[in-house]
Amino acid sequence: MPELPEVETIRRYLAEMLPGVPIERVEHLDPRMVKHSPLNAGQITERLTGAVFSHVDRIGKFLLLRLQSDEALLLHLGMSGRLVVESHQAPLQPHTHLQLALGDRDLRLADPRRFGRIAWVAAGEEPALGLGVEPLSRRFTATVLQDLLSGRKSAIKSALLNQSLVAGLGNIYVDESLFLSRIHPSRLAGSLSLVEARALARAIRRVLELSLEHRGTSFSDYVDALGHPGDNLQYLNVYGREGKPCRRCRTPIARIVMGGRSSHFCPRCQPVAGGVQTRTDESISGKAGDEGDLSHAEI
DNA sequence: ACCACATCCTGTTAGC
DNA sequence: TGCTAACAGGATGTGG
Repeated sequence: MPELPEVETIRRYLAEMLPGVPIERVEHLDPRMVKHSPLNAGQITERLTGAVFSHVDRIGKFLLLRLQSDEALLLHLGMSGRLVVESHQAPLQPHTHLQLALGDRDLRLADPRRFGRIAWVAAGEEPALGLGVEPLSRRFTATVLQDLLSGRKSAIKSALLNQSLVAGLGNIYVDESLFLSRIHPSRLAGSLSLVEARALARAIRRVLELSLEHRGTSFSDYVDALGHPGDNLQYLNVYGREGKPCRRCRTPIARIVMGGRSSHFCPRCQPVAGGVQTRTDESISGKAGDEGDLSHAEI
């Protein structure tokens, strides 16, 4: 499931190769993927044909493929979306919903679950996505985060998944960030102290930057724009590790379902009541191997 | 304004 | 072994 690091990894590649490249033909554009768009599939096809890419932006988990006409194609990969540049001769993946012919190569979007989205952005306009602060930007500070969370009655887990507060986090990185900052996922969002908000803000940055260094987490579907999986899976501390020993304290990782979404956490490192910290990460004798050291440095 | 829940969708897996 | 049902979740829409 592509979250900020995965989408940014794709963006960086596309930003290198797309500028100046013309779209010769729109081979395929599935109308079912066009959602909340001022233009429909046929109109988008018309506008895209012959257009030339200028640059590529990311907003939260959205990609903006800008055109020299100052228009843009907005893409979201949903859960299972793959956006890949490959040979025009390469066999089409099943569930390919967008195929742009760029000379000898194609830009292709395949998305089995069709949770993704294709939309048009008119010239001079910015898409109204209602997204919150970018967690890797300078604006994302402890006080900003605490302000965003203040007064909120929902669980911190739900609040961090809310894209209108912080843009780009998904289930994996929320769980990882809460683990690193030792905050229980069901804690009331508005109840975080400034100290906790600071730890959380740092954890979010760290988790995202670490994943970015590893070109994203390939848990099920994600591949980068060249079709390669990311390497970050092995560095996850809690997501997908239910029942496995916590890398910090060996307590089995727990999983609970909150609002239909699973939350992975360590019951000992992330106590509900927010217990007093009694040990530091430095005190942990790490040893190499699958169940060895913490994947992240100390908070 | 905020929140909880249903909806979309299909490949994979758990369970009978 | 083979089938069915549950499960996974990002964004959006609805009702409270």
